[in-house]
Amino acid sequence: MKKPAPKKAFRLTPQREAILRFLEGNTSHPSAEDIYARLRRKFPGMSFATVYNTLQSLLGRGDLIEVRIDRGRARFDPGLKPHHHLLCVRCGAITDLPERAPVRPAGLPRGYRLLSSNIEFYGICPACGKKEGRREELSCAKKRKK
Amino acid sequence: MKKPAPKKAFRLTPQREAILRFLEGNTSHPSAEDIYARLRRKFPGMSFATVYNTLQSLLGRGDLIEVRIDRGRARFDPGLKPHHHLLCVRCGAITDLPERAPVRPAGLPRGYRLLSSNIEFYGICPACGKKEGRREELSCAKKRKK
DNA sequence: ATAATATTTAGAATGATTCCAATGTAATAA
DNA sequence: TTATTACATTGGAATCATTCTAAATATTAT
Repeated sequence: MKKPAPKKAFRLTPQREAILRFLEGNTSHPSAEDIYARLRRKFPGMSFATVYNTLQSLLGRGDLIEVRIDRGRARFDPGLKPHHHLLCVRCGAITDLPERAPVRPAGLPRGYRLLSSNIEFYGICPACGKKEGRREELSCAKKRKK
Repeated sequence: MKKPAPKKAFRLTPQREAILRFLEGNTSHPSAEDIYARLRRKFPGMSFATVYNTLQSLLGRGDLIEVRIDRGRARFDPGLKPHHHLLCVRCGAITDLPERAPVRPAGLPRGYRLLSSNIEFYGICPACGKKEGRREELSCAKKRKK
């Protein structure tokens, strides 16, 4: 019934290995550009496309999670155990938060198949809270690193 | 201590009024383009920039919530009461889900000021589940309307 | 070695969003 | 009323992340 699964190979090239190593245990939630900037030290001729290609492969293999909490750019997270994310709307730092319990939605429509979920928290980290006064403005997160 | 707040006016122009009316009670979570496409019926000469400008203003006033669950494009939601979102990764439909209870993160770091939170659920809606067989692939959501 | 398959690369293309400079318009001051 | 100011609108250019493409390489199977 199902096709025999085209099973395409995944070759662990030097570039990919370096990306994997950089990501392994990394809790900084780097963006594609972060990864590229770091990797080009070792592979000066590396293409941005390679980073994206590799990230796509890793996502497909489930080795990686794409975190979309930061507006505009995707961030990547080695997919260990399920957890949530906390974004500082000032400096953009992302902190992992433990998952209290598997999240189940109330009022899931009949027949809807649930695949995954995640909780995003927004706030101001201690460092940023100290720097600025004590203002509000929850609206935008325009500032971005660089 | 605080500056007297520059207080800038918000003028309810015909365009803005139309946008507001379109959004009012709208649970379809339209994108900027959806709004533009709809509004140009009434205002053929309307600029895309006006839509974005208005959305920004409304966001700043808290009249609107920006939903980022759909990769690539922002979706907008008149900010009624807090609720969660459920995205069909096939057709892109977004369903509102009631908030069971105010969400509090476990393990919030000391000194971190929490501003807001939201839960995103991903799944396959009944209609899409019926169409296709019963495959898995949770990875990507490439298909987009249009 | 040869063919088949997968990967890398540079750069072009895409698409959403933002920016900008010129113009229009409403509200207010003189 | 007229001038002044502040806010809006518009079209198009600019930006930025991401995807795509075509050509060059590398790897694996035959």
